[in-house]
Order: sequence, then C-alpha cells, then structure tokens
Amino acid sequence: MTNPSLYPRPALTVDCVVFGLDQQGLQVLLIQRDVPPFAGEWALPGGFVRLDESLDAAARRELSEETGVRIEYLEQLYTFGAVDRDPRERVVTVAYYALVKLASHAPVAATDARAAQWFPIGSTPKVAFDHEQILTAALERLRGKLRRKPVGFDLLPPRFSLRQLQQLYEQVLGRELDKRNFRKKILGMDLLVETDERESGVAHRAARLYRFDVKKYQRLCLQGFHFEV
Amino acid sequence: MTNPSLYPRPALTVDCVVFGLDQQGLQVLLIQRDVPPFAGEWALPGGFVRLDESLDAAARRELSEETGVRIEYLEQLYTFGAVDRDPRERVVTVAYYALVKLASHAPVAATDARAAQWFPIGSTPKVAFDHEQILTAALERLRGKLRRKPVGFDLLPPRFSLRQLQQLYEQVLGRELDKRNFRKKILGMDLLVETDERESGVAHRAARLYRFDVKKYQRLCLQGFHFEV
DNA sequence: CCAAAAGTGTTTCACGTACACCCATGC
DNA sequence: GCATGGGTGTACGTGAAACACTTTTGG
Repeated sequence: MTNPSLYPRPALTVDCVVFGLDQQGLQVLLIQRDVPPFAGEWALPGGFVRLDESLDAAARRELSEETGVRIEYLEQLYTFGAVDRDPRERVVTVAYYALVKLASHAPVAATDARAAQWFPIGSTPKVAFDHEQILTAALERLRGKLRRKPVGFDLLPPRFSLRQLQQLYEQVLGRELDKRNFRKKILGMDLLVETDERESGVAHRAARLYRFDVKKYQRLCLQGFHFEV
Repeated sequence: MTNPSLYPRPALTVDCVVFGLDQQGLQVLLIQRDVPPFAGEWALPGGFVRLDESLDAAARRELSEETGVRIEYLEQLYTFGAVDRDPRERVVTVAYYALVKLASHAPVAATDARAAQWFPIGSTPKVAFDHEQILTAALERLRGKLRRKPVGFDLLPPRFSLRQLQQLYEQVLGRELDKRNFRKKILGMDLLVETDERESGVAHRAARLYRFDVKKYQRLCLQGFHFEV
C-alpha cells in the first residue's frame, strides 16, 4: 500500500433502502431520477460521499435532502462494486437500509423538487442501476434482523397494539403466526409495558396499546438476553 | 445525483481478515508494513481497488499478491469510512474476511518481500489504522456465520475427525460443548460421510475421519434445510 | 498395564406448536 | 343483536441439555 493519490479512484456513493409500514403493509421509498442515466426511472435515494463526512453521515444527509423522512434505524447493508454497475463510469456504492415510522409521515414526503413515493414491497416498479439487487438484499437482511433484534418497533408508532406488532411480523416474514403463541412469546419476554391507552376509531372492541421498553431491553442484553421471534 | 466526475473522491481500498486454524487454535494473518504511515507495524493485508476489477476481485488479488494463501471462503464484512481513519487523507475501506486451510500451508506464507505472520486470536499485536476494529468485527461475524452455515469445514482439512470439528467450534464460539450431544447433532444432519481413513500419529485410539458432503448440503438447502450448531 | 481419547444412550425439561371459545365494543 | 376482532389456557411432541462408562490403541 503506497501513496493513495497515485491511483485513479472509483466514485463512491451511498444508497438507501427506506422501509416503512402502513395499512397496506411494508413499503419502500423510491425517488424518480431527473437526470441521465435512467432519467425518469425510479431509484433508491442516494448520492456521492463527501470527503469530510463518514459513510453513515452521508447516508443520513442524502435521506434528509432527498426525502425528509425522520430515520428511526439505520444500518449499513453491503457495498456493491461490480465494474459496470453504472454506465457512466466506475461507481462503488455503500448501501444502507433504514426504518421509519410511516404512520407519522405524510404519505409522500419530499423536501426538494424530486418526486418521492412509497411502493409496497412486491409491487415496486423497475428501478435503475443494480438497485433491484440492493432492494432484494435489504429485504433479506431486514427479515433476519427482525427475527433476532427488536427493530420492528422502529416501524411502529410509539404505542401499538399486539395485533399491529403481529401483523408486522407476518408481513415481513411472509407467513401467518398463531395469535396466542405470538402473544405468549412476546409478553413472556417482559419487554412490553401496558399503557392505559386503547386503540380508537375501530368498529369493535378496542385493543390495549403497549410500548417497547428500550432501557429494559438494553439491561437484559448485558445479561446475555437474546431477543428472537 | 449529478456528474460523478465533479466530486473529489475518497480513496478506496479493500482489507482482509484471514482466518486459519492450527493446533494452537484460531489464527489471523497479518503483514508488516514497510512504508509510512505505521511503517514497521502489523496490519491487515489489503490495498487499493483498481478501476477495472470488482471489490471481490480486488480482495482476492491483494490476498494472492501479499500472502499467497489459497482462499477457501471469502465474504464481504463491512465498509469502514470514518473520516480520519487514515492519517494521510480520506480512505474508505471495504473489509473482507477469508477462511483458509491452514494445515496445508507453511506456517508463514508470503510470496512477496513483505513479512507475513500468523497470530493467535487474542494475542494479536497492535495493528495499524482502525484494523483492530475490523478484526473485532470479523471475529464477531465469523462466530455468527459458523453457527448458521457450514463454513467451519473451510478451516479444516478435507478429511477430519469429529474431535477436530468440535474443537473448532469450541475455540471459535469460546465455550465447551458436550461430546455426545455434539456428535448426535452433527451426525444427525447426515451431512458428514465416513471415510475409511483414520487419524494417524496419535498416542491413543485413532479417530475415524469424515468429509463434508457439499452436494448433499446444497440439495438439502433447496428443500429448506437450515444448518445450525 | 497405563494413559489418552474414541465411541456410545437415556432421561429430563423447556419450548414451540396446534388448537377453540367467550368477551367487549361499535354500529 | 350482530359483526368484528380482543383476549385467554391446555395438551402434545420435538429437540436441547445433562450425564458416565466401556473400548481401542500406542507406548
């Protein structure tokens, strides 16, 4: 490893897969490109990494600039570096995925002029570059993460019903779960605290709302506790 | 996302954590730097990504140039991009980890002039840059991977005893396992085939040697089989 | 014959899974 | 009063964990 300045360099970008949850299920946020290549096509929000910012910071900045969503959870996913993934020239991209509380946002949130839109997983349009591959990888990672870490709560409002929680797991894991077993398991971890609030605006018995006790989770983790659904 | 050539770019490198297993346990391969910064200190093998090679290709090339080891398994780990991780200038590195069959190599393998040396996990010297952090991340990832995928066989010779396999798991996972339960579980997966060879050169009853049936594993995976130790 | 590791079964307990009914509420 | 989902307990089976002794071989 000699002097770095002697080598021609790939361009370096970050791209983000933003997941949100609403009544229709799990959604991804895409933006419409306004410049070539792939002008007019949908793509993941992202952009170039600046010299004075870390990769995480670049991801957060791009998300804030392009979508204005408030990020609950952000994790680096994988770095994609196929030689021809950008037709212009060599571009390596560090992909991230993010979770947001979709319920608290306007359905389409975009701070700058670009169109941003939520698409249900499984009904995404054709996307630019190798972004399809990134989307797939992100979803796979989310599935694994959700089972092993309590990140699901970052997709839900601060207070939620057990039904909401169960539906989240069902949608992301792609299979049905038994109501009684699910409640037994989740409540058995002793990480949810009952609030005295209840669901409102439903045409049936209102469900009790719970909140996730982050502090308690962190304490348990130090004692070797392992979250798993 | 406008024209990439308008932005100043970070330098981009790959660094590899190479794991091998011998009688002393799990080892990591480090090389001694011969140029500043950190000249004389130990570091992970790695180097700059060229414009005409993918990230994986760059990792393989660097490993071959700097260490000459034959790679059994290679996986991208994480991309490290703190602003000041290289004192010279902004350098982002894509870290990989690799598994090699150490028994079949000379204890120190280096094809070019640089010193390369194996160090036991837990007795590594001070390393340059943020390589300590990368090492830690690699070990953590290896632990998880080993439990969920049959990558352990990439650290063992093609024919191995159950004891060797068990010791591998004990060393990497950092805890003792019950011999009978271990054998029951492993043999129960029906992925090891008995060979008619036995251990040699031991001062006690010689153990039977097994080999891992990759084909069968792949077939089972398609049917939803899930490896777990 | 002694040291050292190979090889082998059973019992116990925890946890996952399957499964059905009454209750509260809004309309 | 009816439709809709909220909320609850039990029985069964599978799989993990604990546990000790006999066999083989080399020196």
